[in-house]
Amino acid sequence: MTQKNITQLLKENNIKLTNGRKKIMTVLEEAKKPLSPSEVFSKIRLSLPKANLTTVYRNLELLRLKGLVKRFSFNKESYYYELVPDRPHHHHIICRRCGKVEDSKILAKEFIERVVRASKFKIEDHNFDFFGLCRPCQAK
Amino acid sequence: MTQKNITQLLKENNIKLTNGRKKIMTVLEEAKKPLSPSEVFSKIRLSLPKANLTTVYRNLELLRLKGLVKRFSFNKESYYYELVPDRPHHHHIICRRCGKVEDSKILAKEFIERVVRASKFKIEDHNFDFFGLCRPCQAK
DNA sequence: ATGCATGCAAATCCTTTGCAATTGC
DNA sequence: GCAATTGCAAAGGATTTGCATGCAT
Repeated sequence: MTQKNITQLLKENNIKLTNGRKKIMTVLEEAKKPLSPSEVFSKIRLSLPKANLTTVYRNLELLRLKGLVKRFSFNKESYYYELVPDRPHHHHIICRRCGKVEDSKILAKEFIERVVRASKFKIEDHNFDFFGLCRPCQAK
Repeated sequence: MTQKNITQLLKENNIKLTNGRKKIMTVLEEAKKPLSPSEVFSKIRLSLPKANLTTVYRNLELLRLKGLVKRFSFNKESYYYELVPDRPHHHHIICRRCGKVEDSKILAKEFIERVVRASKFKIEDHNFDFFGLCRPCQAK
């Protein structure tokens, strides 16, 4: 996604354009994996030395409510946020040792349909997380 | 599970028998759904007025390391703990409004196998969570 | 110009830690 | 009796809130 697209995306969603917000979007877009608020903060700081962690928290939640990012809860140390646009639905595989995240695009259509049919709940969303060891950590 | 079984389970795992521990196991067994440390604490307090939250935290982690309970991370407000013995593998459906948890025993064997085959990770575990609205909350 | 966004400090919430007192085996 | 467990208070870490200042439109 280009800078222009990010700007446009924010405008379309009636989000006032600030440097911080554009930078948060850029950082999430470049990461291509879910980031915690403090990870976003660290990355932003590199080019925006006066960036503020509180603002990052506030904007990640704003973007989430606007539907531009999705929030995950792999552990309770932190939430993790991932950009929605341009990213087809996928699942995460998390290394239990180093925290690295891999995407899996494999579809669970049939499984999900069975769960939806069998439940009294009106199911709206799901998170499928896999945990294990990434290649480098297998070797250690 | 009976009290006798709980006692035996703790003994088998070389866990020293204390009132608090037996009570935690009983509470988890009766809940039949994942509970947060503070939920466990509240329930224990009813019959053990001098129960202590720190002890609950410590014992839930102990029981987890011994494999008697499993820990989930639905949100980052808290971890949630569920008794393992007598409970076949299942997934959770969580009401996004009231937090109620339903179990789904539907198997995702084929889906999981495909993910495992396609990933470079050595996958050891997974959490599949579904989110939506339970019947009562659909009506509200 | 006006209201929304930000930065900073303080407050809050959950969880962990240190240590002395207590308890199970 | 001795080591493990507990309770309490304090520390820690992530997140939120209040409020004055700054900025986008």
